[in-house]
Amino acid sequence: MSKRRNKLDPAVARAPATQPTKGPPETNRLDRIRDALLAHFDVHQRAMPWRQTRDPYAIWVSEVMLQQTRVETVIPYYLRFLSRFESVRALAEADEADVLALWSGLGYYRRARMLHQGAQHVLKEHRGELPKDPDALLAIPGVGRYTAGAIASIAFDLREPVLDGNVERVLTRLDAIHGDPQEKDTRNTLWSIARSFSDHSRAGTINQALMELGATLCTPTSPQCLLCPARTDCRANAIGEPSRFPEKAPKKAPRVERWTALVLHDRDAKVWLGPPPANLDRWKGMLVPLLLREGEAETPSVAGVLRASRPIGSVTHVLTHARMEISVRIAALSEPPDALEGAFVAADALDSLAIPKVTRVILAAAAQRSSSPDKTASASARKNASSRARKGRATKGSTTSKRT
DNA sequence: GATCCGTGGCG
DNA sequence: TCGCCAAGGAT
Repeated sequence: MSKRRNKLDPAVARAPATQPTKGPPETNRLDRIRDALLAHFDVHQRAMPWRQTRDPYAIWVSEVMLQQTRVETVIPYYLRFLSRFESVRALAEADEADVLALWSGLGYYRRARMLHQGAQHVLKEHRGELPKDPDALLAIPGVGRYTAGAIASIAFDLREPVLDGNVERVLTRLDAIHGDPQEKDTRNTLWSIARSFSDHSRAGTINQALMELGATLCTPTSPQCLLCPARTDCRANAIGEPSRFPEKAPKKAPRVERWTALVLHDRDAKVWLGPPPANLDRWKGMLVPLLLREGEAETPSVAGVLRASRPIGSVTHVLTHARMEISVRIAALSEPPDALEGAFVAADALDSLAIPKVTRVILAAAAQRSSSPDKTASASARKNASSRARKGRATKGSTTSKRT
C-alpha cells in the first residue's frame, strides 16, 4: 500500500467526461477519435526518411534506433546505417565492431549488438526476409512487444497494436486513466485500448498517428490541447489538468561511480584505447581509455603506469542509472602496456571506430589540460576543448569537467 | 518485477 | 543550472 498515487481532487474528478452530447456509445467515440487522428496525421505528419519506404528491414532498423531516442537524433544515424548495411544479409555478415562504429554516439549500444544478432537470426531462420507473424517477430533478438507491433502494422499492414511512451501518455489522457503505467494492471488496460485502436484497416497509420500526437501536441508538460484533434473526446482535458496523466512513480537518483581514467599517449600523439574492463558491460565491444574503478586493485604493470602519471582534472559523465565521477590522469608511454589488449590510435581515426561519448569526453579533457596539447590532440579535439574552456565549464548536457 | 542500459534537447 | 524524458528490451 505504499504505492504513490496522485489522487485527483474528488470534486475535480467528478467533472463531466465531455462529449456524449447526443448519447453515442463508446464505439462511436473510438471511431470519432480514430478518424480525427487520421485526418490530422494525414495533413500534419512530420517527414521522416523511414516513412518513404515499405522495406520491412529499413522499418525495423528505424524502430530499434528510435527506442528511447528522439526522431531528430536518429535521422542521420539511420541514413548512414542503411547506406552502409543495405539488407538483412549485409548487416548479418558485418563485423560487430563496424556495426557499433556506425552506432557511436547514439547510445544504448546493446541495441546495436542485438540488431546485429537479430539480422543473423532472420538470415538463418527466415532466409533474410522479415517474418510477418508477430510471434516470429518477437523471437528476434532485440524485438519486444512494441517493436513487433510496429513492424507488423507499419511494414505489413497487420492490425497489431503498439504501446510506447507516447501512446501510453495519449491513452491515459484520453480516458483519464489513473495508476502507474508500469504496474501490470494499468499496462494490460493500456495494451487493450491500444489493440482496440489498431483494429482498423489503417492500423499502421493509426499507430503512427498516436505516437506523433504524443510527440508533438500531447507532450509530457504543457500539452497543446487547443490544437489537438481529439480534444473534445479527451477526458483529461475535460478535467482540466491533462499533464497530470500518466501518473508515473518518481525516479530514483542515479548511483555514483568513481573511476580513474588513465590516458596514455605515445610520441606520435596517438592515444591508447582498448576494450572496457570486465566490470563495465555498458560499453562492451567498444573502445575506451584505461579505466580503473575505485576500490578495485590494478595489475602490477598498470600500477606502475599509474604511479608515473599525473592528474590533470576530472570529468562527470551522467547516464540513466549512474553518474560517473572520473579522475583523469595522463602518462607518456613509448609502447603499449604489457598484457593489455588495445592499441595506440590517432585522434583523426576516432570517427571510424566504435567509440562511446565518454571516450571523447576523457580525451578532450586530457588534450585541453595537457602541457603540450599540440602533441596530444587533434585539431577537432583542441577546438572542442577550447570552446568548452571559453564557456567556463560544462559541455553540452550531461558532462561537466573541472581542473584539479 | 526491479534494474540496467547513453545521449541530447529543453523548460 | 538541472531534472526530466524520449518510437523499449534484456536480464
